[in-house]
Amino acid sequence: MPELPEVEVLRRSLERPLVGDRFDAVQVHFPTLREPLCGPALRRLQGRTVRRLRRRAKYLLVDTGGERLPHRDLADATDPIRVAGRAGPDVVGKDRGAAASGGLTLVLHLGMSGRLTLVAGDAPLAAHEHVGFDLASGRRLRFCDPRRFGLAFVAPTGDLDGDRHFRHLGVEPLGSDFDGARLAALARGRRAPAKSFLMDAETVVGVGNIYASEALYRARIHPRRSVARIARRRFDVLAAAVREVLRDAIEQGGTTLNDFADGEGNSGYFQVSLDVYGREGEPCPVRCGARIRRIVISNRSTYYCPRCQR
DNA sequence: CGTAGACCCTGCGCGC
DNA sequence: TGCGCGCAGGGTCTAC
Repeated sequence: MPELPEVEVLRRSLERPLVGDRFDAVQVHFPTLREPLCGPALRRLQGRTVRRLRRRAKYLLVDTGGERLPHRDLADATDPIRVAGRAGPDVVGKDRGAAASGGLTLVLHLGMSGRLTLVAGDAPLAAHEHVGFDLASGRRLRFCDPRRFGLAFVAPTGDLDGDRHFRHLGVEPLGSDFDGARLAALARGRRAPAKSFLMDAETVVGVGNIYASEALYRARIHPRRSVARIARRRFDVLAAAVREVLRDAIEQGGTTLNDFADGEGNSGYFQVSLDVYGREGEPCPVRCGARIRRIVISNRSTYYCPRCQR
């Protein structure tokens, strides 16, 4: 279901309703996800207030803080530093205290079929509802995932970059440090097909099976072309195409092929703007009119125009 | 080392 | 109507 645009749309839709609300109770119903849900860890969120929603790659991050006993907790966190006699500049102690006491982040990944929706607190348990987060406002944040490729865990806010799920992630395509030069540098020494290269999360994050095909179509690059044989200037075109297609998709609420919906249940409508994905046999829409072809790369369906894309 | 493929799991639509 | 098959937007692990 979700690539970067869908997760971003979800983040935006949930930010206003969630920030300032508080986790009351966390109900784990079916712990069977890609990694088993850890009830005790998730229940550490209870009593915490949502501060901010962020996104990293295809992960949605719910930052919380403000426990009910902040003074005691802060003291607990900072005392060992003083006792150890290693208290450096004041700011270091404060940062450590904040990371250890205030900052807990709920990390969510929707896998292929995950859905995160805000429902009434007394809404009946849904099929495949793995975990429900009861909120002080009386609502419930419901996480369903039939295929169980998703993920939900809690980590200290300050340590996220070092977490094993994040450590090897590549560059954010919508960030300021993503451009053709960066992409070309990442391609050096590699021979993978352009599509595999784009979908490798250790290279660029957030580009999944739909948007890889779409970006390559816009950049007129054949999905099987080895990145070793892409001219330097074409990486500028490719980087721009990746950014554009992701931005366009976000603007249109993401792609709803089957069941994607934002936090309030709204479908996206970028699927009508897809140029090639899922359009085998249809004419090349914006250029030559040749029939769109479907091939398989690394076990994933790949769509392209055999005439325009080289 | 980088790359290709299998695998994890359930649900859906299709053709027979 | 019912069944088997292929396919589905994710990441990870293994073998080459």
